[in-house]
Amino acid sequence: MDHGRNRRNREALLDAARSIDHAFSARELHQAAKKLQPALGLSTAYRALERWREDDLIEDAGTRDSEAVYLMCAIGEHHHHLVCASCGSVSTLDGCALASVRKAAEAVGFELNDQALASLPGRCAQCAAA
Amino acid sequence: MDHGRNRRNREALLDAARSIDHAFSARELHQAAKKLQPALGLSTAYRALERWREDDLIEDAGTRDSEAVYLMCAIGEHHHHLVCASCGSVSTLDGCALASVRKAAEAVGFELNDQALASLPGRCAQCAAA
DNA sequence: GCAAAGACTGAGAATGGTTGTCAATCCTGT
DNA sequence: ACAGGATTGACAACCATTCTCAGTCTTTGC
Repeated sequence: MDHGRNRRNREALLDAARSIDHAFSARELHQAAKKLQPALGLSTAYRALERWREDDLIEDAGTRDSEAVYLMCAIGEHHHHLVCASCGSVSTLDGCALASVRKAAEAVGFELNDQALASLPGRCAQCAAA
Repeated sequence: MDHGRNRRNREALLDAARSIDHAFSARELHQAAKKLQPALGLSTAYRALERWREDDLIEDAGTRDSEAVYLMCAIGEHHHHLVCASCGSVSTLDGCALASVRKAAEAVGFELNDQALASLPGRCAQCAAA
């Protein structure tokens, strides 16, 4: 079984990550998870992100205001996200948008970093207008 | 006219940036330029990068060992680079490899950050083998 | 020429996100 | 209940980058 603080912490972090609908930083995740588990420390949030990254549960979504941001996506198939650098909002692109690039790269023996390119940076319509 | 230390510093930094054939960090640029102008300070290297970035003389090439790296490319036409995360070596892709992505993004009102996507991260053949 | 005004520089301090350390706490198997 | 091991939160340490500032250089007005 798996009771007690550890499990509650892990659940709080997972629930927080899943409930945030935009790209989030370690600090944001920590603050959101703290609402469920007030004693939860920042280190634990960083450690969760580290583990999730190893297990490919989250993807690196670049940086916003000099903070690294991540996003958790439930879709299993290979696809890409458009991440707004201002507000962090996420749009999903169906299918692999980089197939042609990957092909061109392979032609010179270069293997693209899929993890780094899962999220593509830019600016959403709303932030571009403002 | 434009004599004296200022000009010599600027030239040393430009010469250094142009002579480096791979993606370089602020520290690398500083060390290379110091061989031409030993008194040159690290702050000045950072300031040069800042100005070059504003003037689009360099492009952001991601990070390597938790240092931001840049590359200076003389080609005027729009194109992309493949940057090895291990050794920093650069391969050039002719033409715009992201046209289809840009189109898909525009369909949802999202404008891609061209500057950030000018360099695509990955691993070169040599480093992948090692 | 010369001096004052202003821009630039180098050294070092400050910043801040991230990582490391460590004693205390928790969980599991016995 | 207890021992061994893993996890945790608080805090220190790290380090790339930015900020600050007094000293220096460059230019401009005369």
